[in-house]
Amino acid sequence: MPTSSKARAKRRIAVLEEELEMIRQEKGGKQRKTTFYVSQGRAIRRLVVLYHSVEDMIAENDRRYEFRSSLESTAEQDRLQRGYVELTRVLPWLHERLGDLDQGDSEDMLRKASNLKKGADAARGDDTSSLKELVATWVNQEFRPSPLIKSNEKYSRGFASDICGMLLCPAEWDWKQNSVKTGIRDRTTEYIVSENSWPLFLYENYQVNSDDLEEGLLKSKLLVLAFKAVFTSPSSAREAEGDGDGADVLENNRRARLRSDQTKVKTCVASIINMKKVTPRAIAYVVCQVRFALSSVLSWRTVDADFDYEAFWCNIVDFFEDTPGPVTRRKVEKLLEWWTR
DNA sequence: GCTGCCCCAGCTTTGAGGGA
DNA sequence: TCCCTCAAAGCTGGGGCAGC
Repeated sequence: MPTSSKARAKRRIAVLEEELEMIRQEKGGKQRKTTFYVSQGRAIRRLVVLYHSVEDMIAENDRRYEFRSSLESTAEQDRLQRGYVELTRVLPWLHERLGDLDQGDSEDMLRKASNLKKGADAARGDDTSSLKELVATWVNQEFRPSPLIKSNEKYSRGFASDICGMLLCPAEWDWKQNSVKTGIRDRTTEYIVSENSWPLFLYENYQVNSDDLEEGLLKSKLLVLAFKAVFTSPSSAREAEGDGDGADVLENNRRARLRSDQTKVKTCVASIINMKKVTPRAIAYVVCQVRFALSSVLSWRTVDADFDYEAFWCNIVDFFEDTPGPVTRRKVEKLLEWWTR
């Protein structure tokens, strides 16, 4: 198919811009076979959306722009739009480049979106892999189960394991009761474990106040350790032992930035993806990763028996972002302060 | 030089689609 | 229904980089 000289020139400029970005990244170091868009994409699953695609968010933003006056939207569409806003915060260059697109650029943009997705999924896979081992270690240290959870396999996890079962059990049920334990394991209709219940591993000290299911929610040591492992480094999680809050989660980032114009310093994920504070979507990402690590499911998937991870991720995001009133809003803000303080 | 960490390349697994 | 092909997704070993 013939292409115009203008289109060819544009593509050439795009390629050169990409190469320039690469050179900026490398800063004279030995060349590494990575692309800018794959690298940028690594932040998407961690900070923006765990399951939806970049194209979905762009399409929702376009829809809102086109039908501004007669717009009605579902909760799903609102969540996508908030995702688009978050995406433009994480990848500030994206919105500008989308605005400059014309007909001839769409193929190029699709190729870039594909690379972003590649990076996004690769980062998710890396985190899944490292948390598989780390979560087993932390559970063994914290609860001393017998036999210990094996760090390199998952068959002994999930509801088959007493300790993983307890952590995965919906907080409103008492895992110690045999009827609950066997009901969940046999998947009887009274004990369906779905995304609509908060599992016990989300709670501070793994204890729940049955009169107030939001007390201590999303404050567990396991979550803080996992958050540190993902966004700073596994060793930072080991050093901190999960005490306190998420404060030092971002300390590495600050240190890295402080010296960014001087000597080269070791950077962490939070620094690489320019993460300045703990966000609801980052917490939701870590919650899903920990839930997956505690389960016996071998490879990443959306649905585990009756539990839908995508819906679970949406529930956590909505818990923070779609608050019904000012009182709930204040509660959520306090929780985020606890993470970021 | 050693260690820790990020992240990529390549291999393996999974699943969809089509033909016999 | 079974088998085959192919693409996508997932997993893992190791390269490269930075700190000590």
